[in-house]
Amino acid sequence: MATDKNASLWERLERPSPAPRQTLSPQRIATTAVAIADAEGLEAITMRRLATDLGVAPMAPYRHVSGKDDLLELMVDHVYADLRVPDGLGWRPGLRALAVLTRELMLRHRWLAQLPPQAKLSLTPNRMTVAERALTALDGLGLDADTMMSAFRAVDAYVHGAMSYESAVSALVSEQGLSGGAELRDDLAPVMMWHMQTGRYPTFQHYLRTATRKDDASWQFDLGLDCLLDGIASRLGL
Amino acid sequence: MATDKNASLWERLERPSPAPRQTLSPQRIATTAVAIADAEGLEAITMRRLATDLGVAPMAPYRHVSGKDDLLELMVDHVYADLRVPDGLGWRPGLRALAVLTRELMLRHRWLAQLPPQAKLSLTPNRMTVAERALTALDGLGLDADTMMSAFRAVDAYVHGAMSYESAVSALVSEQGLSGGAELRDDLAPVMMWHMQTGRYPTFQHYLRTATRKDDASWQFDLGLDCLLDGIASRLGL
DNA sequence: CCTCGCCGCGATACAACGTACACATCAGTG
DNA sequence: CACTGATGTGTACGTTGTATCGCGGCGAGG
Repeated sequence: MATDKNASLWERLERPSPAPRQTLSPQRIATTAVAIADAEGLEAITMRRLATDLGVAPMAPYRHVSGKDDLLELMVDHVYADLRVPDGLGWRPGLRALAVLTRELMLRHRWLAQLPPQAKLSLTPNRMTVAERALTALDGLGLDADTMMSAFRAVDAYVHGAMSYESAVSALVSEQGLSGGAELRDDLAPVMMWHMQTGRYPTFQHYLRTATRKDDASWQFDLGLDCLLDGIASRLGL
Repeated sequence: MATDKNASLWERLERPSPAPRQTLSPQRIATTAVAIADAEGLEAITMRRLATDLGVAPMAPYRHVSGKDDLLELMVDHVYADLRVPDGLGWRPGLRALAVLTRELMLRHRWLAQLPPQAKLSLTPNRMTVAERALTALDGLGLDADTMMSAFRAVDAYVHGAMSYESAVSALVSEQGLSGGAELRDDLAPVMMWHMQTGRYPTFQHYLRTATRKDDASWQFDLGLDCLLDGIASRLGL
C-alpha cells in the first residue's frame, strides 16, 4: 500500500506531489485530453491517443490516473474550473446564471453532455463548488434543506437534459460535413422524412411545416428555463 | 444493392419480410437484448453475448440490425411501446402523465437513461408516437408551433436529466452489493465524506446533516416537475 | 562520497470488443 | 431439377482498456 490506493482521486491530488520534476502531471494530462475531446469529440479520447499527444508510452498516464474513468473525471473537473457563477445575486439570477453558464460551458465542450453515466455523477471539487454556490443562492429564504436541493437539482436536470439533446444534434451535424441552416435537417434526417411520409404524426408534421425557430436552440433553452424558474418562484413562495 | 441498404431501419421493418420463416427476427432480437440489459445493465450488451443468448453465431444478428447502434435503437423502440400516454386529458395532466410514465419506464429499464448520445436522439416509431401524443395535448390552446414544441421539450429535458442522475445513482448502488437506506450513501461516497472534511462546502454539509428526504427520489422528481408545469402554465398563459 | 530503493516511464502482452468477409445452407420459383 | 437470393456459420482483423515486468535516474541513509 504505497500511496494509499483507497484514497480518492482528489485526496491524492491535494497533498503536494513529492516529486515535482516529472514530464507528466494531472494538469498536463487534463489539458491535453480536453484539447483532444474539444477538437475531435469524446470518442477520440483513447488512452493510446492521449499518450501519443503527451509524447509518452501508452501506459504512462496510468501513474497519474487509475484508468479511463479517472481521466474523464479529471477532464470534467478541469473544465468546470471555468464555471464561475457570480456571487451575491438573488436566488433567481443566481440559478439563471448557473444554467446559462453551464450551457455555454457545454457548448464549448460538447463532450460534457455525452459522458458515460458514472462520469456524470462524479463529485469533483469544481463541481462541488458550483453546487455550493447554487445552494448558498437559495439559502436564507426560509426553505428547508430538501426543498433547496430539489430546486437546484431541478434546474440542473433541465440543463443537462436540454444539453444532452442539443449537443447530440450538433455532434451529429458536425460528424457529417454539413453546412448549416435549414437544408441541414433534411440531410440529417431522411429518417424523419420517412416517418412523416407515413402520415401517422399530423401534429408533428404541422410543427415541421409552420415552426420558424426550429434551429433557435438558445430561445428554446431560455423559454424552458424561464418556465422552470417561474414555477420555482411561485410554488416555493419566493 | 440487394435490399436497399440506404433505407432506414424502420423503413426496412415496415415492408413485410419475404421470408417469414426464420429463427431470428427483430422482435426476438429486441426482447432478448432488453432482457440482458434489464438484468445486467447496458455494459452487458455485447453482440457476442446477444448472439449467445439467441443461440446463434456472433455475426448472425447483423442480418437484421446493421450494427450495435441499430440494436440499441431497436431496444429503445421496443420498450417505448409500453409507454401509452392516455389521450384526451388536458394539456397539464397529459404532460404530467408523459413525465411520470417515462420515469417509470426508465426505472424499469435503467439502461434507458445511460444510452450513448446517438441512441438518445433516435427517432423510433414508438418515440415519435409519444411525441405526437404530447404535441396533440398542447394543440388547440392558441400556442404557436415553436412554443408547443418548446414546452414538450422542456418537460422531456427535465425528465431525461433527472433520470440520468437517478438511474446513475441506482446503477452505482446495485453495482456494489449495497443494502439500502442511509448507510448506503456513506458506502457509496467516501469521496463525499472527504469533500465535506475539507470544510469548503458549508451549505452542502448543512444539507447533508439536516435533510430528511435525501432518498425520496419520487418526491424530488414530482416537486421539480410540478414547478416546471406551473411555470409553463403561467408563462404561456394556459 | 557511495549506495540502495523507489518512483516515473517504456515495452510487451492479453482478453474482449465491433465487425468485415467468404462460405454453407435452405426455401421457393423458373 | 437447377437457380437465386436471403439467412446463419466460421474465421479473422484492428482497436480498445489495462495488467505486468523491466529500466533508469533521483533522493535518503551510511
